[in-house]
Amino acid sequence: MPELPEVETTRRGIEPYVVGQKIREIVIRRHDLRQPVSPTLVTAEGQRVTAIDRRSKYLIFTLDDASSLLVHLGMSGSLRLDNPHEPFKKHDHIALTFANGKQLRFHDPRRFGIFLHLPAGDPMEHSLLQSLGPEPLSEDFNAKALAAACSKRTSAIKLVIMDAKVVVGVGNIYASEALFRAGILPQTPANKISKARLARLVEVIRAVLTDSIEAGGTTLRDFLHSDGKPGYFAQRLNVYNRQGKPCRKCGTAICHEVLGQRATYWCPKCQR
DNA sequence: CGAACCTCCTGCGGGC
DNA sequence: TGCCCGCAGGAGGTTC
Repeated sequence: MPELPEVETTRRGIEPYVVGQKIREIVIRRHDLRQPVSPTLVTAEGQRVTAIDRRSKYLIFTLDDASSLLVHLGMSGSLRLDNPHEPFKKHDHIALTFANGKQLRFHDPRRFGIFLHLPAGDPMEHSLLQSLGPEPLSEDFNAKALAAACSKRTSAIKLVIMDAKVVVGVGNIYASEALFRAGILPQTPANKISKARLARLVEVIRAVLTDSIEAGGTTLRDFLHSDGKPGYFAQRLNVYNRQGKPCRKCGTAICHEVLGQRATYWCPKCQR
């Protein structure tokens, strides 16, 4: 599932082939994503992409006419550069063909993704973006901010760090991984954790996301590296999906429980 | 306001 | 081997 590192990996992977390119043709094969694909999307034909930015797990393509494309990969989405002559695969829903002959395809089996064309203006004012919390890798996410968010929350710390109003981009995998690195039990009520431990949590959230971005994300097989090497962060996961397996640090069996309707993993010895 | 739960969808793994 | 069932999960929505 694409989390922030996979979205950033995607952004970096497509940027060199897409920025500066004019969109020659847009094909929409399905409109019924999580939100309907913007009917105006086809009017972006002829526009040049001037930038691709990321905010949370959204990708924002800025176009010549100041309109923009807002893309979310949902649970199962991916963006790949293909040869336009390749036949479409099942679940290839949208294709943008560029002047350089590359074709960007939005592929999303579960259709939890989003593909919108926003009119000219600041995309950050769109309702999906305007109430998002700080980026985890920015200065705005810090011990003070996390402590403030936790002080009035009795719910489990894992749910709090997955709350996009507190910090964006920490999905289910990295929430468990960060709490392992911080030595904090996922079930701990947020308001019971000392500021020092929350400061540590901020640092490990940054570290786990950075490490995963450097490893090329957890799920992405990259179009950029022609060797096809997955570059998997999955091999470095300490607890996620490792129920019953020995902790890489102490050997204790990793525990699993559904918390807030999400699979949660931890080491009962390393985390208190 | 927070907290708990629901919903969208398809692929896949487990059970038989 | 094949079929059925239920689960996974981002994030907005609903209800209390």
